[in-house]
Amino acid sequence: MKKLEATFPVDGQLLMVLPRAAASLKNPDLQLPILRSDADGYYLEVRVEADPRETSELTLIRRVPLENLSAEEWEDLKAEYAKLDWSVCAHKGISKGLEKIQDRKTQRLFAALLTFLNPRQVSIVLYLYKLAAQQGNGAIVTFRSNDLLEILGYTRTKDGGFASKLRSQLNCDLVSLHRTELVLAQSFRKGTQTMGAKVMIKSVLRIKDYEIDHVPRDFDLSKAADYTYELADAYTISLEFFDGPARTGDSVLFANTIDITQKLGSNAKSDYKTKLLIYLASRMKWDILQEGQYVVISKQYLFKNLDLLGSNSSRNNQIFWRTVEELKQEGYILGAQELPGKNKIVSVQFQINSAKLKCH
DNA sequence: TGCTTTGCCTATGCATTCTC
DNA sequence: GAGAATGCATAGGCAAAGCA
Repeated sequence: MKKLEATFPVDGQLLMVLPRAAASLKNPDLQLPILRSDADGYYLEVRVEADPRETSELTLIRRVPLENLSAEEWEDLKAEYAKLDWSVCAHKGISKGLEKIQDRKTQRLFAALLTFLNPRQVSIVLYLYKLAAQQGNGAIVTFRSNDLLEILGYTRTKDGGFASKLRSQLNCDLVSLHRTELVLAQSFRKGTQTMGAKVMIKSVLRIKDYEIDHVPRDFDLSKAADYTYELADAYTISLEFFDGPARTGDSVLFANTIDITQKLGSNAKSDYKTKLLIYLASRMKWDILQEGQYVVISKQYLFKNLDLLGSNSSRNNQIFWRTVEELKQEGYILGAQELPGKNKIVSVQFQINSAKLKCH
């Protein structure tokens, strides 16, 4: 008998697209970022190509609309873009690849697009869904910045605040989640059911309002994200993927005990635990659970979606099983084992603990 | 003999502290 | 607040060692 835990719902459609939307530069399905102009304006975008052998590997574009750009600025941006060597970004790191760009706004713009929905941002999104359930205002969520930084496990400075770098990072994350649009180029299918409209353009969240404590400061959200180290003290956002008033129940329930603390001294992209948790939740929406608790995923797709794309397969395996163990420790999965398949294609069968992770 | 694992080593990318 | 310096955990390439 499984005991019921307190849970909160995360939108099912969002979870279905999340691993795809988060594809990194190393992901073989990711095309190089391009600058594109059309009748509606200018965009910086990357395209993630579908993998025809697996329905969950859908086509998707993530893009940042470039607002209020003069023709001259557009030309400057194109010139900066031409100087970029993407292989440096892929092999030596994004910050290394972008260090030649002088303009901070351009640098942050490219970095935001390339690191979009990294595990830290995903953790923030999960936390906001948890708050949405607590606050009961539908998709609208209000929170204080310092509370969020605390929940993320960062240490406070002597005066009780947080370092400017961290504050800046949080504002950049929030603005990135706000202005990066996801374009689903086609409807996607779950079983025989067609999900979503023909073309859907949505951000993960939209910032509706923000507050500055005490002294009225001149705070500009975009300027802060593009140039400075500022962060507003409180935000009101709306979750754009939200199982609306009709409550169709298209969601996955996550345990309230979810841990989103960031590991000290480690970097966000090596947070495999969050990546695996989200990928499992995503595949629970795409596939039908066998016997109500098993999900079977080929190792190839697991490794791709965990960004385990290094050339040392033994090392990749090591990291993968270590991560499985972490999720087991936290109780999201009860077990996992390899299943040999046809033509050397190995799959892993996960036994999901429905007390902590459950399709609704 | 060919594949996998392990050790060594360097680089990356964060958080934190320090300085202005 | 801004930015440089520092420290830490980890990734990941390379090659030797282990294994069937």
